[in-house]
Amino acid sequence: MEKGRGTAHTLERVAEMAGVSRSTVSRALHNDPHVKASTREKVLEVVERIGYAPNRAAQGLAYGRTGMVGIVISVDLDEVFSDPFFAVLLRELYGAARDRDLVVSVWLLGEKDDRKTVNLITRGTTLDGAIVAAGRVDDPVVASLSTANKPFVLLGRPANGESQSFVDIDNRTAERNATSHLLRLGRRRIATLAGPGFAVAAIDRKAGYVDALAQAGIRPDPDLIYEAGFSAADAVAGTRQLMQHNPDAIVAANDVMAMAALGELAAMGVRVPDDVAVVGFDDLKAASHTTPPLTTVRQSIRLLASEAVRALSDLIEDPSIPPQQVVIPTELIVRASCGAQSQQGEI
Amino acid sequence: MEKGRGTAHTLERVAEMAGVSRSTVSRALHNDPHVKASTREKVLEVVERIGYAPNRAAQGLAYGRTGMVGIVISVDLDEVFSDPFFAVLLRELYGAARDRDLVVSVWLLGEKDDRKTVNLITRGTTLDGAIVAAGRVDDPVVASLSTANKPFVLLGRPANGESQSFVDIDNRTAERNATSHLLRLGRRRIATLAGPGFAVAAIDRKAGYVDALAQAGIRPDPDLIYEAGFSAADAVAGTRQLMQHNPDAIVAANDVMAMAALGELAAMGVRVPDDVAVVGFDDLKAASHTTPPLTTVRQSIRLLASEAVRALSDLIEDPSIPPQQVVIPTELIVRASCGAQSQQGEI
DNA sequence: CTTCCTCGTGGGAGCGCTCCCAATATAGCT
DNA sequence: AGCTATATTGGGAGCGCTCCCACGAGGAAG
Repeated sequence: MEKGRGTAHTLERVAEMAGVSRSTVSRALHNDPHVKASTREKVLEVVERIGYAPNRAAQGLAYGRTGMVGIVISVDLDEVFSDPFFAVLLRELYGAARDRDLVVSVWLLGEKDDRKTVNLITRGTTLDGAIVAAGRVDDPVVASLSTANKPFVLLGRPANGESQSFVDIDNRTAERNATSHLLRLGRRRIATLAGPGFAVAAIDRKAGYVDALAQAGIRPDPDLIYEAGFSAADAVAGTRQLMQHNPDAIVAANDVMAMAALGELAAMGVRVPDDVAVVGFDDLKAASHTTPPLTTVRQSIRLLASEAVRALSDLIEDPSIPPQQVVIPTELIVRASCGAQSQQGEI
Repeated sequence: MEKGRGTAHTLERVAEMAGVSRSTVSRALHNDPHVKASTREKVLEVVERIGYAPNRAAQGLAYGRTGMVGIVISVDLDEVFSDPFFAVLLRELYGAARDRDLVVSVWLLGEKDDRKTVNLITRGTTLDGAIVAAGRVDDPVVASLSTANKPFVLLGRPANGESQSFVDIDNRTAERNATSHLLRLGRRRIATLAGPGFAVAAIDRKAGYVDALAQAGIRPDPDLIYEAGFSAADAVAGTRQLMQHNPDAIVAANDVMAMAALGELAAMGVRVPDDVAVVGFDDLKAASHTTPPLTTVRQSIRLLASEAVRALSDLIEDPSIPPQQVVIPTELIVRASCGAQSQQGEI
């Protein structure tokens, strides 16, 4: 096993070429005000000319930071790759991180038994911190992170998260509003495609749905609640089953499911919104192009991402600050699928 | 900016606790045969007990390697997240890397202007090497990697890649076989949904299609060639356009497009395979559940991934070896959509 | 009972960087 | 000019690890 040292430039070499010391080069590169302008220019010129880039490993060793944060996605890969939500999320996280000059790498933990990688993330010195999206309440990565003293921010509140940092959207209120909206439109037998019982987001959304019913004096009917995965296939199966109990509306836990339900209802000859109203959650781009256009809850994934990155970098900056907990409001986007007259809220 | 040093354990601490020297601990951890079995056990016991994990930065500094490889996906994020191919690819790459004890991180370069990240990948000391999937013939990351002296392996042959390492499937032969199969079944007006002209895979597949026609003495008809993106939407538009020229078969550049074509043909009332035969490419899981089941080209993504990882680690091990160039054969999976009687090849 | 090996082990050096303190240069005052 | 305050700069130490050389303890061989 040959040693893998390259022939990259070093600080020392730059210093020599610029006729100054190591320290001065370092200072010049870090915009230290204690460097004379002319010296800084001289140094930067050399750096530019020879294409010097600092050795990350050495920086990390000396400084104790790497400038790199991880985005850890501990969700079944099929789900990650079938729900456009994740694409948007990742894109926004990238953008937000770049705005703060952080380099991000993605760690997909869909597979079981990835202890080594988990260890690297939680204990190693590869990452300064991480933003973690976990699909399950009992995610082992989250457990592992809370014992390691490494800054991290959860996407979505933890099941029992008194003391962890997270950024979440107000799922419960959002789904309550969506359901109330349907009630206000006169729907009474409102069913839900609730998503998996092990996902906090699904649990919260279902709770919001139940809240709204309770507020209207309606007792939730177990026949009108279909709890399974978050996928289109689950939605199709769920729609078939729910339709046996004559609902007049379906509240889906996300847009992927709502769109699948729309498709299945069409195939069954059920008219939307005349026979059954449908509302989704996420306001994916595709939601405005369905037939009929989908009424759904819009969450600002951009805000979610930027808040997560902000919280994480604050935490990295000063690990002693209290856990950051941010809840982002949502907005009900009313389109045709709920049967409301108005079309306001459309882009 | 406070210094971010954690309180993680060090080699020295482990050594002290085990009553041996730093070197011995290091040796024990690296399975150096020069360590007495009893000593090794003692060391490993301590390591296990206190949860010691080596400091990657220090290892990287001292050894010149990080043990971390990157998977760089320089493809439009929408495409990455809409074609299941990438999900399978990523999963297989993860598996193959784990088999070799490499830690992988994913670098999504869908966004423009990510120079800093590119620089980090190509010049920094964060990664020992990278496996790169580039969507375009003229991808800037590929250019940047070839000037940096860092080991990397391309997924898919480069446009002009005499001297770069790559692992590819034999797209041209595969599509030739698929097209020939249709010719053998008596189809004569074979159209193609060719994928984008800037993607090498699409170019090669189209070349294979043309090869087969030429072999049968048929001159390619521009009206029967639709060149656009790789997406379902492109396929729908393409199918509509191609159908105006009365094809009796459609060869799609991937399964996502083939499936979209199937849907659009059904919507148009065109019978498959009676009126128009359809073949895809990739053999996604979904391909066997379409109506009718899709005849398609199966490529072993697993083999692709494991060969890529193997080539990369060989290259990291010894950068002086010649470029690794692997071409993986494919297999035509005959199902109902091509109109062949036989159903062999089915799983 | 020496001498030579082998096995197992210890510790120095150094990877490239950042921090810190000391040293020098420069400027500002009286 | 003489002296202090401030602006710049230099270089040592050390981050945690791997490599390499050297050293002590047993055996085998003479």
